[in-house]
Amino acid sequence: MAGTDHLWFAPRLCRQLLQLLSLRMTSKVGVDSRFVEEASGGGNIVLKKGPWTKAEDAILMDYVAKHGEGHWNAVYKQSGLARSGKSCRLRWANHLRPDLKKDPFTPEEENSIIEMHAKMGNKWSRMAAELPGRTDNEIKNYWNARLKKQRRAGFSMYPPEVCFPAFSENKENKELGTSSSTNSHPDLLPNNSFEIPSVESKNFEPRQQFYPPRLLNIAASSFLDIPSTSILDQGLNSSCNTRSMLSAMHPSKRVRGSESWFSDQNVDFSNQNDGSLRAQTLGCFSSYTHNLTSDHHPSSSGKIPGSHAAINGNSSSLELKWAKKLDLPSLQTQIASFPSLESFDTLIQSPPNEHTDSDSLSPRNSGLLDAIVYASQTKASKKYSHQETSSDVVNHSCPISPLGHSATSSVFSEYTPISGGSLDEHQSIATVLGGEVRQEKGYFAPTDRKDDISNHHLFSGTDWDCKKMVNFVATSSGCGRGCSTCDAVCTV
DNA sequence: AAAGGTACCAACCGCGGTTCT
DNA sequence: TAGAACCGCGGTTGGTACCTT
Repeated sequence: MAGTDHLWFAPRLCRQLLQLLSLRMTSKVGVDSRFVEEASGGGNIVLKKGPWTKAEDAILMDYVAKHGEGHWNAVYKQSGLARSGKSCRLRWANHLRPDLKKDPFTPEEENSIIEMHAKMGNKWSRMAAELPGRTDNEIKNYWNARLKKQRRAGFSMYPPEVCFPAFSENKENKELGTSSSTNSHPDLLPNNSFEIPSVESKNFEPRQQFYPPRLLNIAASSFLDIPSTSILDQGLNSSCNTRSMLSAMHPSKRVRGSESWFSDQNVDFSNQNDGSLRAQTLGCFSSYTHNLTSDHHPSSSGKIPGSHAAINGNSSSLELKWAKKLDLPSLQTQIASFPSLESFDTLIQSPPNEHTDSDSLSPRNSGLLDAIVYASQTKASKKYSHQETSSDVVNHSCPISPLGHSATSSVFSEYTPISGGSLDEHQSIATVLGGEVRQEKGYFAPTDRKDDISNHHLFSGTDWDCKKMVNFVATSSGCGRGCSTCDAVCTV
């Protein structure tokens, strides 16, 4: 350190230098907003804000070398560096720390971030702890950039390897009567994944927009023991919300404010104070809702205290609280609308629905559903009429997959319980809709979204199996070749 | 070539938790 | 025990470089 020791003799010199700099800057721009006065002890200290100079960096580095990290508020006193302690800490942590990696994220790191985000949410510091040499700010910026990109493209934030296994797992779990929380991806859910108590609803709100069921699988299993003040209240409870559901169902229209899709359709649910009925009407986890309302439902016994706020016919819980930040492309909106945690709770924890009356709640038996579907089709076709004809519609993504969304399949594949609906249910829906089942893009990225809908036929930018699969519906007809990633079967 | 848009990054701000006095 | 100080975290903003039209 002898080479840098010389810097340490000169706090006064540095102070003078900074004062000079300060004078220069203020003389140029008058009262420089980058300098703030902070009352500290005896007098006011002019603390600089804004970009750091090399000289400041050197001062700070030397300070840390001499005094170690911490005591950031003492930096000014010790070194004369006119920066707040906060600023110093930030600068050190994000830029000056010697162990920082300066190069871009490696693919491994990116994958790691995605998985960790799925697991932790916006816990940047925790992610940073898992990625040596990376800072929380760096990860946060990376994620936000990614989020922005994905949003713009209308894709899910999470790739299939993070998302797809959910259903098969859930199926298996269902059959085994086990909770997926116990066996879903131990690598993603170390420590049984119950170490996410701090996931806050406010943080989850935007995130959930991008959570396909695989994530929900993770999330649900992760959140099972989260107090009701967590995401459950704000986001997941709302997944059956009419607004989100319907914006999902019909991508061309984003519902905002008090604007009601139903009112638009002259369907008035204002007096619908029964959450289950509403869910039924929407074909949204109806059987789950049923289960949830039943006394013997295993998960209604309070494993998730407060997480079933929507159960008791409290329609307010179905309000789309998390839509307030929903500034998504319409295609994303459907990704945003995902099953409630109750649903996942049920999905995960409850044995197959044995209630025969589940059929009565199933989407295909809902008369209103047809109206909704019709409206959805109408609206969707309006939007896409310039892009493709209805006969041209191809189910281009895995219908069971959360990532293959259609106005209807996003409801019936993503929201239909595996236990209750499964493939039969899908097939029925597909039948009901004839050839009008539209698949929206999920995570898969067309090479260029500006291209027309023909891009729907191929997923590019990924190497996932589904990209090669053109015609998929949840039916056993066709060639029967199955997607190796999901349960979809080729119909060609 | 210029203007507008976008992506990326650095830094700041507000808040909450912890520690100190 | 209460208030102050400190520290860390997450969200947001602003600046700059690059890209597109």
